[in-house]
Amino acid sequence: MPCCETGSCALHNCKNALFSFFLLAASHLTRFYPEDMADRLSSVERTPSDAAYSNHEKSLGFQKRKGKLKRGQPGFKSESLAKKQKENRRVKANDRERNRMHNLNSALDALRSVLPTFPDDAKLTKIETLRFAHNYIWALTETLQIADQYLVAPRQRDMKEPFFQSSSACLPSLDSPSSVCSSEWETAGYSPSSDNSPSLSPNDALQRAPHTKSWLY
DNA sequence: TAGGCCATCTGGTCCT
DNA sequence: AGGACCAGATGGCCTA
Repeated sequence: MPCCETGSCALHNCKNALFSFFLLAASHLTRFYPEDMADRLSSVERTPSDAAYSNHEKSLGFQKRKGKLKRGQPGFKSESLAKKQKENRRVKANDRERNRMHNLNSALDALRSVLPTFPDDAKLTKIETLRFAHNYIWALTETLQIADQYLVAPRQRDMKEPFFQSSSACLPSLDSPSSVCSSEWETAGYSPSSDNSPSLSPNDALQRAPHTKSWLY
């Protein structure tokens, strides 16, 4: 049973909005498919010169290189024309790359705008934004699961510590995404399983090092 | 001044 | 062939 009838409560809305932005940013950042891993890992170990060399081998097909086209032969382009075309392609590619990075930065800005931050915090860096979004999504998911547990078995909950007295006041609202529930994070004491960084739940780390950004990791 | 972060350029690779 | 994506290189700016 969901924590609300329609799935449109503030908690669900906030989580869904963040998740959408995160997917957008992530899709811009990398096309990461598990089946792609082996190829990508093996390519990491190759130096650019190695890659260039293997590509050169491919183009040659281990056969003798064809002779250079000479003036008058079909397909021959004057060197200055070829150079001009190459420069033109490079300028266009640079322009596309710049736009691509601008789009990526826009997606990151959109993601930053839905993450709760302290008012006096400096702008999150790119890596901080991604790590914090990861932790934030994890925390919201945990909160949803806890809320679901209480609503599925309301009679089983400890009446000395009613859920709606202790937690409802701190559910995140759409108007103020920074009003994030903290009680469960503080008591949970565990963190999302993350690659190789010692990932902490935001408030767990916040207790250890207030007024620093260490809670991002 | 060293180190972190960022924007940009560039060449390689993959895909359509 | 051309576009998208990626990673390395480089230089500028900022901060401790």
